Amino acid sequence: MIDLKLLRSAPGQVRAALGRRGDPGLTRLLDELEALDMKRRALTAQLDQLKAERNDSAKADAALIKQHGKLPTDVVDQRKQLGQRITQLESEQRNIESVLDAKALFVPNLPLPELPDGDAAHNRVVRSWGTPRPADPALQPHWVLGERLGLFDLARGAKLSGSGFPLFMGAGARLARGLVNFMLDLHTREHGYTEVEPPFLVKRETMQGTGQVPKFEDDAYKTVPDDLFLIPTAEVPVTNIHGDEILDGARLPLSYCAYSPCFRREAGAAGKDTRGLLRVHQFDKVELVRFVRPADSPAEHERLTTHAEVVLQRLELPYRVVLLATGDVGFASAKTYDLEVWAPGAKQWLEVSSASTFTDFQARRAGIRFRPKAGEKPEFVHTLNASGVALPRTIAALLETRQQPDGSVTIPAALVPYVGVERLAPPAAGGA
RNA sequence: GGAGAGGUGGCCGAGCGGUUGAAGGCGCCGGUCUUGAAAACCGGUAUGCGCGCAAGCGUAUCGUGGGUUCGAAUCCCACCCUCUCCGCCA
Repeated sequence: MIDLKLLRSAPGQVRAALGRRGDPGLTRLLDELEALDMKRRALTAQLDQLKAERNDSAKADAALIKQHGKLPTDVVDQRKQLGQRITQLESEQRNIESVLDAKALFVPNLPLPELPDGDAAHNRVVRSWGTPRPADPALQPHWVLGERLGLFDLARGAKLSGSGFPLFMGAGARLARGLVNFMLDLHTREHGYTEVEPPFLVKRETMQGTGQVPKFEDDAYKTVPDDLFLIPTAEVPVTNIHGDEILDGARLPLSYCAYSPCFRREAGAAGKDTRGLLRVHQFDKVELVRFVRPADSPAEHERLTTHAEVVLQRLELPYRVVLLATGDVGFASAKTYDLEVWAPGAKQWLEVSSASTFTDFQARRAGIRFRPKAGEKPEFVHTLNASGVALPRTIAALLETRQQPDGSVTIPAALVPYVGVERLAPPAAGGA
C-alpha cells in the first residue's frame, strides 16, 4: 500500500521511483490519489470541527436537562440540524475514502534504487553456483524421463483436472514428499525457522494484505459460495498471521517456514514454456517468510536469499541468482532475486525461487507493526519472503541434471535419507 | 446445520442513554525507599485520522456494518467470531 503521507510530502520522489516500473498509467493514478487525498483532508477538518461542536453542546445540554428536566424545542431543532449536516458530510467522506482506498490498492511498491532499470532483458545475474551440465544431445528432458521412470503421469493428471495438474505416483510421489521434508528440516534445524502449517484457503482480505488482490484476482482460484481463495503461495496466509498486530520489537526478526500446495490459474500463460512440469496450476512449495525491523531488511533479504540457495547447493543443482529489473519486479516487491536452476534436458534456466523484500508495502496493507521499545510509537515492519524452494521445476532440473547413460537418475546424497533410495530406475513390471 | 450463552483497553473485569477513552485489578515503564533486590508507596502506560516545527489540540474507535436519538459502549437490525449442547463427520 502506498504511503499517502509520503506521496504528499515527497510527490516527486514517489513519481520518480514508480516511474522506473515503466507503467505509464501510474502517473494519472497518482494524480487522482492526490486530488482525493486533498478532498478527504478538507472534509475531515470540516467534519471534526462540527463534531467538536456537537460534543460540546451535548455536554451543555446534559447540564440543561438536569436543571430544567427537558431541552427547549428550539435547541433541539438546532441540534437536529447540526446532526443532519454531520450525517450528510459523513456519507460524503465515506464515499471519498472508499474510492481513495480502492484506488490506492492498485499502486505497486516503490522499487529500491539499486535495481537495474528496464524490462526483463535488463535483469542482472549477480552470482552463480556450480557448473551447468554441458549440452549433450543424449540428454532427455524431464517429461520423457519422468514418464519413463514412472514418477508422474501427466495424461492421467489431465484426465482428473485438466492440463497443468500433475499426478505424481510411486517413487515420484515419494520424491516430492522427500523434498518437502528435506527442505523443512533444513530450514527449521539449520536456519532457525519456525514451521507452520497454514490454511490453504483464505479470505479476500488476506489475499489483499499480501497484494494478490484486487489487481491480480483473475490469477487466483476462488471458491464460489464462500468467496475464499486457494492460496497461490504460503506467503499469503503466513505473512498475514500477524495482520493487524503490534509486535514486540524484542521478538523480531520472526522467521516462519511453511509447506503448502500452491494454486495458480496462470491465465494468459498458455502455450509458452508449459511442457512437462515447467508451468503447472498446482504445485508444492516450501516458503520462507520473515518479519524484520526496517533497518535490518536489506541484510535480512540477502540472508534469506542464501537460505534458499542452500537448498539448491545440497541438491547439487547448479544455479544462478538474478536481480530483477524495475520493469520485471513484482507488484508488491521492492527488490527481488530469482534463483534459477539449469535444466540441461529442457535447455533452459528455471526459476525455482523468488526472494523478495516488500519493505513496508505488505505491512501497510495488512497492518503489521512493531513497537521498537516500550513506550515508543509503533512502526510498520518489513516483510520478506522466498521460496525455499518450489518443487516441480526443481524435480525437473534434478532429473535432467542427474540422468545417467543407462536411463536411471541418481539421488543427491542429502536427499537419499528422505527418498529411501540412491537411484531411480524404470519400474520392472506390474503397476500400469 | 439446529438451540442457547457471550464478544469492553496487553490480560482479567465494571459500566445508569448524558463531561466514559472508558471504574477497579493484573501486567509493563519511571520514581521514592534499600548496600542490592523484594515488598510498600507515588506517577505514567491504546490506536487511527486531521491540524501543528513542536508542545499540544480536535476527532474517531467498547467484534463488524447500518439505524434510532439533541446525545449511544449502553436501545434496534444485519452480519462475523468464540463457547456449551444436539446433529453430521476425517
